[in-house]
Formats: sequence, structure tokens, C-alpha cells
Amino acid sequence: MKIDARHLEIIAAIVDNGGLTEGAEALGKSQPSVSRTVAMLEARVGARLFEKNRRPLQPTDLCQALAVEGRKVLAANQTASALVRRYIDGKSGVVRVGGTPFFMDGVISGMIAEFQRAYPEIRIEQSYAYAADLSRQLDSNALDVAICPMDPAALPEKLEFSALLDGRNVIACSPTHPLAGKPSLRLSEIAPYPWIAPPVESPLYQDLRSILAGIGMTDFKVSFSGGTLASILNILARSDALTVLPYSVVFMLRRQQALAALPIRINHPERSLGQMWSPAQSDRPSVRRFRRFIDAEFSNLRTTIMKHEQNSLWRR
Amino acid sequence: MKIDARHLEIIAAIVDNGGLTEGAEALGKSQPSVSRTVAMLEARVGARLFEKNRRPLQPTDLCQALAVEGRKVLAANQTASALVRRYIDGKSGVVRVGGTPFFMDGVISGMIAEFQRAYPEIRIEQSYAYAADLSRQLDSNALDVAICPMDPAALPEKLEFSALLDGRNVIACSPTHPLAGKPSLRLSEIAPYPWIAPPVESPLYQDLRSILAGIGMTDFKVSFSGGTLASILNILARSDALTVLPYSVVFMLRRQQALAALPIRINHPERSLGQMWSPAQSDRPSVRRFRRFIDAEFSNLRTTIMKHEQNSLWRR
DNA sequence: GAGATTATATAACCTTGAGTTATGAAAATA
DNA sequence: TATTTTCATAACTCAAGGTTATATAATCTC
Repeated sequence: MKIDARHLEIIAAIVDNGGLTEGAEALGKSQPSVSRTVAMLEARVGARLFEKNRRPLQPTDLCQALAVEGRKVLAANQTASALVRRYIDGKSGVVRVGGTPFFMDGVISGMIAEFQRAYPEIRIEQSYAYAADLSRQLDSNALDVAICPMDPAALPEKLEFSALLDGRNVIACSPTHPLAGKPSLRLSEIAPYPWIAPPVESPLYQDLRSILAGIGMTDFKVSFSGGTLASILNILARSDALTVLPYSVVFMLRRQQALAALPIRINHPERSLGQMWSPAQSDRPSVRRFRRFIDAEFSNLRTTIMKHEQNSLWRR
Repeated sequence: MKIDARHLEIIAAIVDNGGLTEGAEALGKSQPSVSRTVAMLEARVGARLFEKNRRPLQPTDLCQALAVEGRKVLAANQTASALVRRYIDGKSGVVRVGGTPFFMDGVISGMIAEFQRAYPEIRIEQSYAYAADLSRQLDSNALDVAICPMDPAALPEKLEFSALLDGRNVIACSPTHPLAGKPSLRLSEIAPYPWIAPPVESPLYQDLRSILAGIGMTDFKVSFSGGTLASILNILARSDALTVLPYSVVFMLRRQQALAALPIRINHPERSLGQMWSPAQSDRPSVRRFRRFIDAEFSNLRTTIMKHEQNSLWRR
């Protein structure tokens, strides 16, 4: 004897609301509809569900037992509805975000922390890669959002990009470095120092090479490579090494007094840090919400940077 | 966002069976039916439930969460189906059985115990009353079965009666009573002894009066009245009192050696102990099963009684 | 107990979800 | 690449269940 789950719901509603009319109302259905459904059910089951000739409908023992199950169905239903509501409202779900390592570690991870304070039910799956890989992953729907430096002119087909911040890089060193704090610097002055090399695929690496080419150095001393931001900060603090980092990373770390930026302008292609995504992949509400959140965070960050530069409290 | 419980079932079935086809099969539906239902659901919810372009259908996170609720619905459904199955099979439910006190206590309660060993999920609601009341309660559907002595000719309209046993009563006393064990007895010999009087509404009371009228006693000494069978047995055991009890009650108590029956024939109206019920009240499977069980028990009891009488092991 | 009130059932009609088979299209597999 | 597997679509049918209007039956009230 197969019983329809919606019938169990109806039974529970009638029993719990003390009558057919009230039950129908609680279910958002008309009274005749429920009445007939009950009649059909009783006929199919071959047993009374409600006592005969009682006017506030009185459940039989069997009906009471079925109502117990009906309540479970109703509860599951409500839970499911809530789940869906939160999901389409972008308050639950998953966001797969990938980006270039230093930028993710130095800037984005902090914003993710803020995001998860606001939306604790959204799970973030973070990964690291460079632009080419990120594009591919967006295309194959292995990623929802990529955050990386990008020349908008070189944007791959079928991907969209929204700039968040100027993409320039700076030469960074320890605040205790001999060159730190000098108001101006000639390129040749940096020649003696060892370098912490960014990964070869990184745009930072290209910037490093162009800097050194600019002062005629084709061979340079790499004292360390392969580390993430945390390692690099430790190395820098205890050495005279130099490295190339995104300006924004250095800015974000200003409070920790872990880094100094040398006043040397690095030339590089027209490049912005920004979000990249595939409009072909219809994005989930959680992803939409994440992207908007990141936009807002960077909007704040840009004004913060502007203020700092105006006040000259912190110079590059 | 209201979600239909049956949709949750479908989701759970697909997820748990590793694919749409298998899920449809598990649900006993055709594959296209389930496919379309899923498509409609996704459209209504406005979110993917299964990853795009994956051939064994791969649930999304949201889908997994909904499947959890779907499993609850499926479980409730199965429980409900089992409940109904047991109910219509007469293996669960309620039986409201009423009867005359001594007969219920002395004979029926033992059978009910057997019945509940066989059908532990059937609840028995027992009550005591005499024929007139029982008829009324059957009519008003306050009772499913009545078990009482009845003259089939005097059966109320609209009630049915099935005889179980000869309805005669006997004069009972303690096995240690001065009259007990005598092979024959004249009516006058019982005159000196006090009586335990059955309730006035009881047919036993009428029998007692007719016995005493037969020996010219209009006034008789009532030493005790108002007790149930258990009390009466205790009183009888410790006194020389006499009382009137159904023959079958005395028979059932033969093993306990608690009673003796005097060899005096009591005249009474043509009367049988039997079951009475109202065919107007469509009876539940549990009630049907109970009635059949009682019939079978009495069938056994009748042969047992016959054997005993043939073997003369126990005389009345 | 008659009348008023409330609760449920029935009627007539319509919409839609869901069942079917047949078949097409796209992944997965060999 | 060819084959198999798995899912989607199409076209049709049916019955459950939605509606409003109204009848009927319990219960309440005086």
C-alpha cells in the first residue's frame, strides 16, 4: 500500500490544526480540495482516517500514527524550502576562487575572512594559479572567479574582467634594508643585492627581469625562490634581499611594518588587478554575492589608498 | 520557495542510486518522467541540481542537501506504508471489547492474553457491562465486540450474535464446602447456606432468584455482593457461601482447584454465551481478526469441555 | 428541540503535473 | 572512432487536485 507523501502532509495538517478546514488553511489549499483528497485516501487505504459523524474531524488511531510520519514530511519540506531560499538568496553554497599566490595571500584572503563573517554558510574553495591556467579553469567550469593581474586588451575570448586596482608592482625589501627610507634611488644602486625570485610564470618575474635588464644586468643572484608570501616575508626580514611584489600587497602589510617599497618606478604592460569570470557559466547566487562583495571591498581599499597617498603618510 | 515532498523523494532516489535511470527505476517510474520532473524542478528553483554535461548525473551541493531531506521523506513514507499494511492486515489497531464481568474475568481475559501474544501491536480496550448496555454501546459505536450471554430470540435489531458456548450457569462453592463432592443433591439441601449475590442486572442474579423460588425461599441471606471474580473466589474459599457462576468460568478454573460446582440443574431461558456486534459499523481488520480468534479459541474450548465430560474426570 | 452556526461533503469544471512510448542527442567507454 | 550508456525531448493521455458554488450534517444556543 503505497502512500503519497503529500497525503501524509495533509493528514498531519488536519490533525495538528484540529479540523479539516483549519488544516486546509494551514496548507494553503481550499477546504473542498482537502476534503476530497481525504475521501480518496480513505477509499484507497480501505480504512477510516477520521471518525464517522464527528464534526470537528476526529482522527482515528491509524490516522494519528500516519500524522506522526506526516509531521516528519512537513519538517523535511520546510527544511528543504529554507535551504533553497538561502541558496537562491546567495547565503549558502560554494564559491571556487582562484588567483595569483601573493595577491591571494596578501590581499584576498583577508577579504574572504570578512566575507565569511557575513555569510558563514558559504564555503570558499581557494586555489592558486596564474592567468593562463585561471582562464582555462574558468572555461572548463572548474572555477567560479579568478583574481589576477590582467591586461584587459589581452583578455581571453568568452571571459569577462572587471578591474579592481592598478596592477603595478614594486620592489620590496625589509624596512631595515640599507636602501629603505631613501627618498630617491637610482636603479644602479640596487645591483649589489640578492633577489628573491617569484615563480617564472608570474608577471612579477617578468617585471624583475625588465628591471634588471634596465640596469644592464642579465645575470642576477637569486638567493631564494619557490616560497609563498609568508616565507618571503620571513626571508626579507632577516636579509638584505630584494623582491618584486604587487603594490597592493605591500600596502596591506603596512601596519605590520614588515615591508618597505623602494621609490623606483617599474615599467610594465597596461595591467590591472581584477576579477575574471566566464559569463558562459551561469553563476550561482553565492558567486554573484562574492563578486559583489569583492568589488565593494576594493572600492573601500581604493579610497583608503588614495587617502594615504594624499596624506603622504606612506610613500612608495 | 515551496518544494513538493515528492520532488525531494525523487532527488534522494537519484542521488542514492547513482543516476537518473536507476533512481527512476527505484521509484517505479519511467526514466523520462523523472527526467522531466527534475527539469521542471530546476526551472522552478532557479538553480542547477545536477552538474551540467555529466553523464551519470552528478548532484550539486544544493542537491545533496535536499537529498538529505528527501531521505527523511522516503523513510516516513515507508513507515507509513508499513503502518497501513499492518493495519489493513489486522495486525495493528484497537479492539474495544466489552462483556459481562465474570465471564470476561474468568474466560475472555485469558484468551485476550493469547491474542496479544500473537498480535502484540493490537491494543485491547476492555470494559464491563451487561447485555442491555452492551447493545447500546454497540449501536453508538462505543464498542466493537460484546461478549455476553444472550437469548438469540431476544437479540436487538441491527445487531448480530454468534454463539460460542452453552450459556448455562451453575451453583458454585469452595471445593471444601460441605456440599461439594456429593454425587447428587436435592435443592432443599442448599437452603442453609449464605449467598454471594451477583449484580442485579446480571442474568446470574435472575438465575439465583429462580433457584431460590424453586425451593420456596423468597428471602435469602446475602453475605457478600459487589465483588469481581477475584474477590468472590477469595470469599468462597474461606466460607461456606454459595454463588451462581457461568459454567465455563467454573470450568476454566478447574486447574486451580478453586471452585466446585454443585450437581443441581438450573433452569434458565434458552441462552448462549456469544459474541455480539453491529454489522452497521464496518468493522476494522483488527476487530475482524479478534472475532475470528475468539471463535477459534472457543472452538478449542468446546472440544476440551467435551473430552472432560466424556472422561468424567470432572463432574458438574 | 427549533433555529442558527459551523464544519464537512458534493458537484461541476478546469488546469497541470506526471505517467506513457518513441526517439533524439550527448557522454562515457572500449 | 564506433559503440554503449545515459539523459533529454516530443507528443499524447489521464487523473489528481485546484477552484467556486452549494448541499448536508453536527454542534451550539436559547
